[in-house]
Amino acid sequence: LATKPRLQDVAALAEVDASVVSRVLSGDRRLSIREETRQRVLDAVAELGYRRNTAARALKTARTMAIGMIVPDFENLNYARIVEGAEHHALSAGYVLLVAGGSVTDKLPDLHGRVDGLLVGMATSDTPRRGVFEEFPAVLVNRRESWGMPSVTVDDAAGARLGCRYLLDLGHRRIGHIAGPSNADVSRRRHLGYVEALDQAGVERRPEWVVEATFDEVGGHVSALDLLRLPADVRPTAIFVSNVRASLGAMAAARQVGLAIPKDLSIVALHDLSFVAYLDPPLTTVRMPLVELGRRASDKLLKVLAGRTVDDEMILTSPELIVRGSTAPPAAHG
Amino acid sequence: LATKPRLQDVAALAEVDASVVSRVLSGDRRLSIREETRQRVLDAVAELGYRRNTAARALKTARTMAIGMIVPDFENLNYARIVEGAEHHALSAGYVLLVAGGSVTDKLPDLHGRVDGLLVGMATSDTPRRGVFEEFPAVLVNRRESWGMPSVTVDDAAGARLGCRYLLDLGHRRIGHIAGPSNADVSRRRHLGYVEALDQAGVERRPEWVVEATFDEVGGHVSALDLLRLPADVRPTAIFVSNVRASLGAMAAARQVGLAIPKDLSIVALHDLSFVAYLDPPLTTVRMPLVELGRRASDKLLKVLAGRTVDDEMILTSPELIVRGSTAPPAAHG
DNA sequence: TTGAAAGCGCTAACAC
DNA sequence: GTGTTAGCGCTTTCAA
Repeated sequence: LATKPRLQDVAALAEVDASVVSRVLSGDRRLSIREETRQRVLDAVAELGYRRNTAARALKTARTMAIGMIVPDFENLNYARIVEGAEHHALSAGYVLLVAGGSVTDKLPDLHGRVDGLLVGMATSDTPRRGVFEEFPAVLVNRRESWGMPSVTVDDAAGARLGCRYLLDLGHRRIGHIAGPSNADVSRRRHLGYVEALDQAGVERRPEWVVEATFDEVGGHVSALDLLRLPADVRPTAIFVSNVRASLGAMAAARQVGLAIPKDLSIVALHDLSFVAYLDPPLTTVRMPLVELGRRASDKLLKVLAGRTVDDEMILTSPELIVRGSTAPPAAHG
Repeated sequence: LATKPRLQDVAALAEVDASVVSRVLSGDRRLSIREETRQRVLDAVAELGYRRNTAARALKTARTMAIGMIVPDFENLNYARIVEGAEHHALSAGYVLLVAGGSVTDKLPDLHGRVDGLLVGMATSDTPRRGVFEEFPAVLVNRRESWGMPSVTVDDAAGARLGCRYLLDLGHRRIGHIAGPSNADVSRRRHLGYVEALDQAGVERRPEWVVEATFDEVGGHVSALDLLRLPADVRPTAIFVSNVRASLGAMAAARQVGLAIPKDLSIVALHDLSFVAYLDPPLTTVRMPLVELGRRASDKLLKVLAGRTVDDEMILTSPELIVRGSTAPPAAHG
């Protein structure tokens, strides 16, 4: 097979100038081109199987028409849905979404000249390496910080309130909270939702009912033990857990100290993953609008690239309570 | 701040020709450059914070120095480790790894001119859209097909043998297998390992002990029910499950029919994920060398890009049995 | 050991 | 409505 066709080849076949082909391919209908010519060009493109050279275009226009998304941890399933939303939106706007691993704090793969901007998901403990965000237009996803970068977040407080209110409605009056790391703003918002729900219901809060944990099974396990080893008369009858992985640890802790879920202890987790329906017991969760989070983040980044100024945004779509088997009214003697 | 520095600017500052700067930056030590000149150039680069323009380089050299990886499903945690290995290898070879979602069968995001080649992970049921692989040098990851594309796989049969032998060693004589979809070659290899282990031990096999399932919780659940509803005297006392998600379904099925794990039923799953240690009971698994799979796949792709011919490869690193709580000797009456 | 020069393939003024 | 032209920023012969 011959060499890859260039714009020039298409032009020759269609018997027009290369610039005409370029104009046709740009799709800009304001550029006046005779319909017959347009068709001839399109036919030539099809016949040759021509595709524009990305590098040449990028060099000329100084834009790549790609955006990048930094995912610090491919094991975090929540990113799957965020990426889904972002990718879909980017695609429909004519951009391609490229996902790169690696941490923003350290050796981020070099995306210079490969993407026009960055969607930044960060591990909670990260503080970005200086300079990373001066080099790219960027939007922070699911985190809000004062780094002068616009952000998109979901309504964590509403999610937490929803979960806690359900526990209150079930009759629980001693509700614990396994919070995320305190250096993550999502953790603070979830904690706030917990506080609001309990206060609005006029239900007692105690400092020892709130424990901090990493967002993983180990963290949930250790922190839950702290809660469950409290004397029986002050021990929480329900726990609102900051995420699913920590919930797995909490459930293990309950088994370890001989408490049955949901009879002796109810658990609600923030974020929903499909497999939790198959746990024993199936986990009650609050599902957050993560696909939309990705969509909005992509939208915001494209606005930034278009030179528009944008603000921080919180997605108002309501979290959704998914009741499964890990929740029940408190035991009668409670 | 001024405009972005170009090669020309560096050259001017270092008082050399642009071509000299290019040669210095290429890092090719065979190019003889006076050490003093080299240093002057490097200093100028540092002072200006110069970075080569990727698009211009790509246009000139016709290579992007990036490779892409297609991940059909970001929810499949096994890809996390494969990507980890591939990314690390690519980086150390001077390439960047870009991950793209989307299915190979349908509208793959357009990576033309963005990557030099593709690492292809595919959903098991996929048959790639015609043309996808004629357009890119590609390596198939964790799957081997006769599409004229080199592949890298792990030793699924060995993994299955390892898991099944452990069950045999525990004394099980009625061992079932929840196999993956039969259109996936990994499923066939795992099934083969199961067959080999049982045959080598001289243990009976029955057709009804092997059921096919999708690689998810639903599939595992449905198929396990088929197994567990066999009459008690022919019902398997142990099941080797083709993957972790299906195992969750199988565990739910056991609870549903009132069988205790591991007392009445042992379960071993292929592939290991960190959270399974927190299930009830913790799941016994066979851990496969997925990081190395990614590493080798990247290595193979770079060889292809370098014009070398490559073969299909199976990674020989031994799978690793991780014994947890889902396995025990069969009940005495077994 | 260094410099000069010729493009890579495309787009966007500008001219006609 | 279409053609002409001048680069985008870099690498790589080739010549000195």
